[in-house]
Amino acid sequence: MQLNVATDYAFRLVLNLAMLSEGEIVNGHAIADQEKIPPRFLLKIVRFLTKAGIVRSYRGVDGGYSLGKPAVGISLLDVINAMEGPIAIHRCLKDGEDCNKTEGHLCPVHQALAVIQSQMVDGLSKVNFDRLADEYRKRRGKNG
Amino acid sequence: MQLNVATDYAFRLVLNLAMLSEGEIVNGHAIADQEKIPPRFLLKIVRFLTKAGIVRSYRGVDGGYSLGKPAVGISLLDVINAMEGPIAIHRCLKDGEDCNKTEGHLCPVHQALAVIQSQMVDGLSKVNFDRLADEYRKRRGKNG
DNA sequence: TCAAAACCATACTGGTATGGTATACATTAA
DNA sequence: TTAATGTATACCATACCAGTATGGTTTTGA
Repeated sequence: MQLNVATDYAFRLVLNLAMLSEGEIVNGHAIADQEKIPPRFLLKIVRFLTKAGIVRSYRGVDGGYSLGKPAVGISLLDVINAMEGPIAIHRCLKDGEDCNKTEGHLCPVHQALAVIQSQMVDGLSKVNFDRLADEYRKRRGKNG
Repeated sequence: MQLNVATDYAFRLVLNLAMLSEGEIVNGHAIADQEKIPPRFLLKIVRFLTKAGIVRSYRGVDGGYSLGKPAVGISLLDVINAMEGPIAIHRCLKDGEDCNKTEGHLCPVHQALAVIQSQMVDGLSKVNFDRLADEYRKRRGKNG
């Protein structure tokens, strides 16, 4: 019942890119350094994000990464989906999988969980990285 | 980001007990049979529940299990807590653990996740097994 | 008193996911 | 054409999960 470490790294990575000014590019090594992500592991993580269109990569000398679309269009849910696939707090709530309890659709526990899950998904989809970057800037301005 | 199979078994087990009439006791083998839980595994699961006071056990011949307290006082959250410990959708949200991101309390991602987690916990704590048993009875009456 | 029916406690096990590394390759700027 | 980057695939050690095994203890009742 916990998000992966890789997903947390991905959050940091996307937040880092969301703090850049328009057109700016940062290379993987620099991000790994700043965000304390194992450099080789970062390469693996970023591939999920590029595949999902969240991050854009630039190869070659002076290559690196930037966001693949405006930060306001990237939510916590998007990053989780890219890293771990669709959220399912319970096996029975996975797409296309039948409830393992024989009574299937009658099971009240799984229906209650479905409601709670959809609330969570809704909450996650409403937090975007433009807002997060904004908050981060404000806090750093005050405290650090 | 998913509840354990054992936790799901626990849900079924508690729901099963919640359907019993006052004072009734069922033995583990019968529950395992009805709920399709591997019998040996059930013994392991039920220990977490008895330790938490959710289930009461009776040893010896004609022993078995019943709820340890009224079904209305047992929530989905209680069962999850008993089986998996406190919910933490993220490592940084565990009790007593510092945020792994150096900026610690400044991290806006983790603060956003904290809000979402507390909403989920709240939702889970509001679903009790008296209500679930009730819904189950109604549905079975209609359909099965 | 003792056997059988039940639960209790600990340890073990095979499989799979997680977190991370290694190797070889492709692309690009200078 | 070389060095700095990202790409792709495969690999590995460890931990966790789901389940099993073994050897108890408690209780009833013949």
